[in-house]
Amino acid sequence: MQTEISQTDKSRDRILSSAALLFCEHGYAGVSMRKIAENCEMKAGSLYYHFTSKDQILTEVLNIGIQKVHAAVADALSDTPKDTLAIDKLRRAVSGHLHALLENSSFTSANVRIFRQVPEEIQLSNLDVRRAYEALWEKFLIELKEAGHLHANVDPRSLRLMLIGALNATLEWFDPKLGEISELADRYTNILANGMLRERNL
Amino acid sequence: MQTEISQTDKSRDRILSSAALLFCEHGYAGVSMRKIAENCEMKAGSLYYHFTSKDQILTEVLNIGIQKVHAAVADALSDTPKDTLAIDKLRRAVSGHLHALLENSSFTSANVRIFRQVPEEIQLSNLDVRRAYEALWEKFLIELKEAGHLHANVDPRSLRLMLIGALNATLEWFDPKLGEISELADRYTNILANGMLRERNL
DNA sequence: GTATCTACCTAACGTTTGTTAGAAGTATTT
DNA sequence: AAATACTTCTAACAAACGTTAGGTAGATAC
Repeated sequence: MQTEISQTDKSRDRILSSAALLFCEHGYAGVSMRKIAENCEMKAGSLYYHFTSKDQILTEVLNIGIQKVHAAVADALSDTPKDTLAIDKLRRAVSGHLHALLENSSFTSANVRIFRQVPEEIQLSNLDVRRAYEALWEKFLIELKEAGHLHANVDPRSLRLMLIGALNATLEWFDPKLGEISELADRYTNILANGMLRERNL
Repeated sequence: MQTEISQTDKSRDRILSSAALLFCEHGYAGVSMRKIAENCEMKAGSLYYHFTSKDQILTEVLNIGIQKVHAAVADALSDTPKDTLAIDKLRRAVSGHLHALLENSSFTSANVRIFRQVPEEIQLSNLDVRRAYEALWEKFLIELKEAGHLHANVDPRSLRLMLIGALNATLEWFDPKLGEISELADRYTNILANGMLRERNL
């Protein structure tokens, strides 16, 4: 059993977590190396023992953010019985994404908040993991489509953009004191699956 | 007829527009007074003839952002015939919001992008206009509900948050070169109204 | 017990930051 | 033509920025 975690690794993690939280709250340019250091009870210069630059911290935060939500959704979709209802598969995926976004760590929320305002070269370095995550959803939605579960005029790509966008936007207002994530996931799944209007207009 | 626009007003507008665009692209802290000035072919010091501080520019940008989208949606909803279908009213509101967000000016998109990462006191100064805009949607959705157009288990507040969130999130990926805003509005309206799944699960 | 390695600190560097005071140029008014 | 307002400029300020070099304390190795 190898549960030993070196001091270096602990410090690295602490720095990345602090950076993620602060980036999420104040934006990339709004957070200084000194503030990140202060948040882990260090001095600014010490950060450079673990990272070569602020940009490197940013890059790692962004990548971890997508990896976490990817893993959460992949897990949620992997162990579903063959005969699971389409809406229940959807609920699992939605729930996985929302938990990764709104719970525990700030990596995913930092990514959602700051990705578009970060230097373009750094956006590019995050593209691979992003595309992999998008592909996961795309595959799921295309399977639904081919199994005949989607409306004919709904195209998977547009749906995916709308769906993930709607989920990510919860970050702007969700407050754990005012409701459970699982209830939120249920409400979203319900509207996404059945729509809001009683009459159908197709 | 009073179409005279003073030099001061022209400069003020130019500064605010530049600031909105830059804030949207790089975040609040990522934009310096010198960059704003450069964008309107001025020097940084000159900005202080029109504004007392960077915070004041920010505050005005945020307020204008909400006011523009509010006006767009209010307009879209105001001149609808009495017998308009629920889905068509929805389409008008959605279309109004998306046009204000994705077209022409950057005020609304700047607000969506940076609101949560600006100092709390400035968020507070934007609360009144935000609440007014939220109330506009809330009123619209409650009317739909009371007229029996919404599913029984859909509550207007949650729906409003999801709906506006989904619309705002288009900002992260929409590209006018790859599609019209009106088509986007149609697709979103369709899914929001009818849902994505063919079978109903209520 | 000396030497090496690890993880952090101190102190400084050049640059950029928001902001200000006062000069300078341009319109407008008298 | 002189005087008054209006708008922008220049030049500087103290503070904060990312980053670097070199030092220090404690653990580990020989």
